[in-house]
Amino acid sequence: METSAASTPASSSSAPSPRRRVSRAERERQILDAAVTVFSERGYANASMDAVAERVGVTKPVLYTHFGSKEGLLLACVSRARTELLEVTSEAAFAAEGPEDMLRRGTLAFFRFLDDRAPAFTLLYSEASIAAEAVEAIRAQQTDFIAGLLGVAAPGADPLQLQGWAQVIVGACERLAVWRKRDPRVTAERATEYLMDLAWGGLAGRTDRSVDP
Amino acid sequence: METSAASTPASSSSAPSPRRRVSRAERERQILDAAVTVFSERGYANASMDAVAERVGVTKPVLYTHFGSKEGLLLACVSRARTELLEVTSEAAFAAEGPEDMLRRGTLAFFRFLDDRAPAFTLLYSEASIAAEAVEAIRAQQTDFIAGLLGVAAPGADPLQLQGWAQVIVGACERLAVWRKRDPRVTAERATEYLMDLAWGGLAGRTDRSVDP
DNA sequence: CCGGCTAGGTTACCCGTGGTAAGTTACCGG
DNA sequence: CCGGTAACTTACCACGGGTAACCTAGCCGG
Repeated sequence: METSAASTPASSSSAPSPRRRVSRAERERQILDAAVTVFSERGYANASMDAVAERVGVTKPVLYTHFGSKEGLLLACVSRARTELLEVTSEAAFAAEGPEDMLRRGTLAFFRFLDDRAPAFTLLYSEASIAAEAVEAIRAQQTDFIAGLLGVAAPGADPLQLQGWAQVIVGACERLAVWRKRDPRVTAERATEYLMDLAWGGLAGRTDRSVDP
Repeated sequence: METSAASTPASSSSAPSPRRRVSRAERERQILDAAVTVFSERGYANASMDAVAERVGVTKPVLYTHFGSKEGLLLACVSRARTELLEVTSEAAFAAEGPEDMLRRGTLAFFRFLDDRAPAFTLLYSEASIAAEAVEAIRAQQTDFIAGLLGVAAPGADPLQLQGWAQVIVGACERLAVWRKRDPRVTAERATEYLMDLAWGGLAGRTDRSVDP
């Protein structure tokens, strides 16, 4: 185990990496990658800063000069994921034709993004805790974005109502995403359809009217 | 309520509570109450076992004889909330007439339950982390319950689809609940309506068709 | 080529907090 | 009144987050 840290800190050479120095930006990227992996594997609470440092191939104080604290490091991981998420979903939504297509494409892009970034996803939705506020900020970002789109599609609606609908969509997607991890039968496409069934079509037409009094 | 110790460990007398002994069941209840309060106030990670013990009016090892570990104590808190949640929501749903009423009543009961139990709620949805699995079990419980109801209302549907719809509803409710805490304008009734708008009625009829190509 | 300056890095340490072993005492049954 | 036991306390350990003090690779002017 632990043969080589991160990707390959000591590289392939026999020399045990005689203390190479690296630029600040590059080191930060390395640390973030290592942190996402370690935190998602062992869980934030059970992951030690030493473990992250070892994976990068440096010692603990280096992490602190870059990110200040363990929590700070977690927050930086979340922050990076956040930026990427908005990029992916907004790009998908703006390529759509009309509200229904927009909802479908955006949702599908969301599920596919989480497929690509499985470790970061685990970190976000299973081990948030301390970063609760930062994760909440991601949801707020997505909610505002969706509420804005809904506002264009339904100009007459009350702003609060638009926000409420956006909350429903964000919450539903988050839950569907977690569910997918437990049941491989649920593809990104299928999850998207389940969301569309309710959010777009509604249950009203899908229930057996004979049960309804 | 507040029988005695909880908020007043040293009681009222000048004597600093000369080591009173209490039955096992009673002590466990006291500890759970204190834990929910302390964990939700300071956050699980920042709350010390000593703080919980002090609030109860005992010393740390007592907590360990009852719950084994800090995580065990958190899990016990979650477990208690879980039982109560199913009681409340199933009671509401079974009092309903037809699917739509059932969805509405169940949802409303959920939001009102969280109003009653604000600290436990904070604990569940903002500071879970370690208890992620236990919180996930609550969601599974509610999802299964809702999928069962949907199965009765829509007998023709695919079981996986029913589960998917239930995930959408659970996720939407959870998110609406968190949102409500930040915006007092969103009453339990209003949040319920926003869910019904999408989950029952669907967006299809609510968008401006002129935007749709 | 060399001396020195600085940013990147390390060693060695502190202390708060989860967790426990061993001793102490309140209450109950006889 | 007197054991016995379950409830409780004191005193302690160890691990991990966080930091002060020191070190050195590597560039840069002379």
